[in-house]
Amino acid sequence: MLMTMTTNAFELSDEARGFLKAMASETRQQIMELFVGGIELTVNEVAERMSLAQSATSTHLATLRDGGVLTSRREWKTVYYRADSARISKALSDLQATLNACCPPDDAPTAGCC
Amino acid sequence: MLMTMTTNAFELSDEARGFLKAMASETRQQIMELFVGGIELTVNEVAERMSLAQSATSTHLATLRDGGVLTSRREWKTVYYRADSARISKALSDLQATLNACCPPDDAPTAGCC
DNA sequence: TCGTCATATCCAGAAAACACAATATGATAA
DNA sequence: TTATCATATTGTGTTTTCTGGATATGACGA
Repeated sequence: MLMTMTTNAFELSDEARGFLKAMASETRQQIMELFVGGIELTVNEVAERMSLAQSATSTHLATLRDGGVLTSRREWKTVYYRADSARISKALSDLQATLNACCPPDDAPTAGCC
Repeated sequence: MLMTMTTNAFELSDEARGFLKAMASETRQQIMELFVGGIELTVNEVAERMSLAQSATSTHLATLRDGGVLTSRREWKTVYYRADSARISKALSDLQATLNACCPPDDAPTAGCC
């Protein structure tokens, strides 16, 4: 019987790492605040609301998309970005699972981890 | 009746921001891997295992402590660091709560957020 | 084909993060 | 007081990230 092997050490999933990297920047955190309610925004809309250059905005949005925080949809000339709820949830539960398994809250039972 | 007021916009808690900032660095992610199982480590132990200078290590550990990921205890000359489970949990649930409230998974009901 | 619109990419310069060596701090023992 | 040990801080050079201007791409309309 073959099992998917995880290393014996605490190790973050790629989703979690990508999420952390994407959300590390304060600017990108603020950008995420614009996507409240699952609304869609174009690059130019984000640029305007953030008072950021179009190029910088495009880069940040791409970083957030690469990190699994945003997803995009192209319609004619314009690209609509929105929060990628599913991948966000995945990254967060990965983070929580890893950290809870290896550095459990005082009352939680220590899993057979590591 | 006075209620604790939150801004009407999606906004990360300070705990969540600190956590994200602290965990953004790949080096610091690796450092966290050393604290598996709630063990305590000194600055020099971390420096040696990470092949990092003592000064750099001290700075990283301070960053992690400031971000609420580690906590420290001084005993005589040496400082022992360990994962701060409680604050990690707090940061993660804040993150999850905020993101789930504002960018809920497709099937989840939209909370009266924002 | 040509012009435009929205976005992406390229290219500097500016700002921030990182790492190491050296020095400072703070507590203890001699 | 002086010496020592573990850690913190400072200084400096290096690397990475951020930003805006300019340019490229790609899709449409005239």
